[in-house]
Amino acid sequence: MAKTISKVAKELGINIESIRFYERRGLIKQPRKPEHGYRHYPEETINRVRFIKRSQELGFTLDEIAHLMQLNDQPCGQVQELAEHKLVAVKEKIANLRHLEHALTTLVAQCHSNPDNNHCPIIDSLQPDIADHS
Amino acid sequence: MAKTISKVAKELGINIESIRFYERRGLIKQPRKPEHGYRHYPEETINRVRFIKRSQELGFTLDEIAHLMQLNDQPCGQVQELAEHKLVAVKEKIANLRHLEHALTTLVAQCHSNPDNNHCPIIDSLQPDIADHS
DNA sequence: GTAAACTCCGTAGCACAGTACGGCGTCAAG
DNA sequence: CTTGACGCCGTACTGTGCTACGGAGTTTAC
Repeated sequence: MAKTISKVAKELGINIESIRFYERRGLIKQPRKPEHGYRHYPEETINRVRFIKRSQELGFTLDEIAHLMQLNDQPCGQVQELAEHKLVAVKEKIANLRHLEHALTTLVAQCHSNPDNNHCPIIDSLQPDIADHS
Repeated sequence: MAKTISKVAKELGINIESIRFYERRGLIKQPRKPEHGYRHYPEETINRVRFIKRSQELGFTLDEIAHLMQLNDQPCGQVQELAEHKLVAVKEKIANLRHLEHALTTLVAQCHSNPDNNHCPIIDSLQPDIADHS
């Protein structure tokens, strides 16, 4: 049942070194191994790595993830706060990107009907005072 | 009119060293200065830094930003293609972030309506074996 | 005209998240 | 029992984006 490090890495589509890195960071515990031998990973640890990877996709840093994992079986408060913080940041990013999307779309349109063939106003389009993001 | 480096840094709320760093990276050109003297920044350069900072907030790397800024001085034909390329990337970024936003919103909502005050559902949600609602 | 503040430059260091290396130990198939 | 793949460990390096340092030179205010 217990897998070697390369099996785990392959299964999760990550690098062997990343797993060792997480061990060093204390994100997963190094599986005990008979004095001089190979690591053998139980499913539990593999799931922990999955948790890490999933959390990273949600924009959490490794420090935050360590924190999250410590909060297991704790009341919601702190976890919720972290998640809400992330949510606000994500919403802001989306809003900003929408503006850029609009600016780029405009730019492309302008390019189509541009009389001045030697200048494209991308910088102007993205100037904070011009691309009014109320 | 032209400001010294610390004036610019203060105005933009960034570190002096960042400005020098952008110069070294070729993102802004170092203003000519009389042989042995101080930099004096015209508004144009300050706007360029603003552009950099804004673009960074939108998730562009400095390399990408350098690329974006190069578009400004190119004939429209080439700009169009590159801008469209960026537009696709931006749309993708937005889509990814929307996905993330949804996931985080769900998590936070679960927390709000959590009857069990001693255990947070966010943690469970991040466990792949439990959250397999794909 | 001198003292304080500011700026110059090159170089070094930091934080994050890995990734690579290399010499040696272990394991499993034939 | 040997051989070759696999795994061990510590350490070093990568890339991105700054940030800090220190010993100069330059400006400015009094």
